[in-house]
Amino acid sequence: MAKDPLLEDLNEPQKEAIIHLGSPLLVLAGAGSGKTRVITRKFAYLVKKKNIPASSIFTVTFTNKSAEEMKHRISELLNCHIKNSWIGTFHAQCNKILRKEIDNIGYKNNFTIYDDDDQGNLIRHILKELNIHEALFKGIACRISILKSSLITPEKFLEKGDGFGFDEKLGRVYLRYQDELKKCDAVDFDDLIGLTLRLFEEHPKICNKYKRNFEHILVDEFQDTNLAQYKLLTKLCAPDGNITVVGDDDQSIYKFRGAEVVNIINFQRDFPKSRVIKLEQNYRSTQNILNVSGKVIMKNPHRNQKTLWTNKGCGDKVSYCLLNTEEEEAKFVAKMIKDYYLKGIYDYKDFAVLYRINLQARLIEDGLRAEGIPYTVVSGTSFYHKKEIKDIIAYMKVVINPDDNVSFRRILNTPPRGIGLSTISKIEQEAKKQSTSLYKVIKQIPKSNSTVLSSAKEKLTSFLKTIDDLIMINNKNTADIMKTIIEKINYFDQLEELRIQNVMDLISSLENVTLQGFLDRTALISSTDCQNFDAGVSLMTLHSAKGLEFPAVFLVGLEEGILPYFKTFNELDDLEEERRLFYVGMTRAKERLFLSSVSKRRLYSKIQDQEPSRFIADIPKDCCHWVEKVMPSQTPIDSKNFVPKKPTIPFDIGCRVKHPRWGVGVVRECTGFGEHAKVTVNFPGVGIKKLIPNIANLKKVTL
DNA sequence: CGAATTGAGTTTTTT
DNA sequence: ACTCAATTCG
Repeated sequence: MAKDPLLEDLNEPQKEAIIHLGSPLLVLAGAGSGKTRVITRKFAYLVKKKNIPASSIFTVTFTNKSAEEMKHRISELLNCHIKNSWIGTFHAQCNKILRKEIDNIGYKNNFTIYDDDDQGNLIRHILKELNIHEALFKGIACRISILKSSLITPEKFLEKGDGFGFDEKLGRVYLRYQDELKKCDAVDFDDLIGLTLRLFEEHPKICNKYKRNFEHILVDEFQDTNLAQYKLLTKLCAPDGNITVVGDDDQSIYKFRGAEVVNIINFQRDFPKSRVIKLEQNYRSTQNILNVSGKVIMKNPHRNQKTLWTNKGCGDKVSYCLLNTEEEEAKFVAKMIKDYYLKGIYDYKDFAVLYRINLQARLIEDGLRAEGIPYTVVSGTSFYHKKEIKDIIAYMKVVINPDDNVSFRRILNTPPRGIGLSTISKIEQEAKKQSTSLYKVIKQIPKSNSTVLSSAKEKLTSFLKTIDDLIMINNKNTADIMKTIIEKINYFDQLEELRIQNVMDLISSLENVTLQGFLDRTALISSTDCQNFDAGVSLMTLHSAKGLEFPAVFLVGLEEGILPYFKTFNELDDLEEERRLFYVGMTRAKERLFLSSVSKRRLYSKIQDQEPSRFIADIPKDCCHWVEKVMPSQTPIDSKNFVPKKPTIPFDIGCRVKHPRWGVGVVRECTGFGEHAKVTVNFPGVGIKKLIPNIANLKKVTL
């Protein structure tokens, strides 16, 4: 045991976590304390020393990428390729189970996965039908997702329903939405988890099959699991079973997606025999970086106390820089990077620039380009979100599942083939009447006395023939199917060169995958997954940076309104999450950390005065190199008329306001702040109005 | 039916 | 500022 290579260069608590067996285990692992390492080593240890087959270990990672990395590392440790492994995200694992078993709960095994784009389209379609203001679709999609991940069905929600206003509508949409999904044999991300859970609950035999197979469960990033995912774990593992969860409450940054830090507390309740191990030695960062980030996170009231330490030296001081404009900030970042590069201290790939929101990337890009520095943006809109790609994918989805109405709607008149609005709406109506899919309605048209014009009938039949032909050839390999689709619909005929190139790239990425496998992969993949971090400076959001590390890190735009983001000002919980986001960003740095804010920023096409983030005040200055020297600016601030704007939202969402003309209404949404603030208010009987509070003379109504 | 124009909404974070 | 959808016109 003493000289086991699997337990080499590990500290005591890490070793304990790895060899612990026979009861549940909760590992509270601070940032950079080697938690992923614990999981990979434990996996290898179980296989090598305890003779557990790799296929009997259920391992959950947060992203597909970390799953791939983990497989790779485990293969190295075991010196052989692991096959049939269950290493993946919750969503990927559930998909794997459902593809085999979902027919037991009344779906077809060739079900379609709807990504949030598809989900949005469906919800908008429903809103249109129910005559609900369509712009609300985002908020509704978000609420539905949270309801689902908290295991509240539409029925339950309606039952509980305080049945007024927004919630009543939400309930109706939710019910319809679930209904439509079922009709289309489609599932959304939350269904992947929820339906697996339902499968296990309604079919204990199937559940037991999996439960028996999984001798051990390993969960990474446990702090970001939601209720449904947690419940799933309890289904797969006995209360005294072999489950190891690893997490850090300070790094929980997905509450908006339904993640429940409470799961860490619940774990100790639901697995009463569990042992807790803390990992507090940090292997990543210098002492100065730990001091600064530690002081900041300490201000959060609700957290497990832990103190990270390192035996690395103090290192360079953390630097904070207040600049005039965002252009200066970008220039500053680029200059610093170039400087370190030219001195030979770092390579370009050693740097990361992190920001709160994607649109900050543009400026930084400009700055880096001006200095000729290579970079890659871990982009918000990925390759798979491009129209031309989504179009082709929609065709492939219909080939596999013609009842998928969302994809069907998308391709019906794409590329334009003379099927117009009036025709489409007749088909829609008919489909609704018969409660069936668009595809099936069109199929009946030749036989039925449908009111569709005869010219349109011809076009529809010819379209249907195209689709049916494609369905017939479905046994060819995936690239061939795609080529045939493109040919049959003359897709390239009027497509720009660049878009054609994108589709060609897609085709060449298709070797050795089944059509179903390809569609699953594209649905579940994320932007970080296919990113190569060796191609220069990495630019990404704080969320994407989770789990990564870089020798030198820039955190930009540390201003009120950006971090913390202004939509989070109202909720105290959200503010804590913003702080954690800041913490996650800082703890990505191994050796050098640069923080910056600016005092003027162009936001929403208006120039705004910015104040430094409130979190900056919590930084101990003795670990810092503090620069507020503010370079001379072309547009000096007029100090007499300079009044810092308090970035506050005039009204809370949900509060009641009185308007002189429309009476009392409920606030739906607030955007912007200061004099640019706008509120959306729903006045019963009048409708939804967008107002500028200063002008509209709104008064808060207190009940 | 389709092209062109207007207009409105959107810019948090993501499996 | 920019994109995408609805509306209007030919």
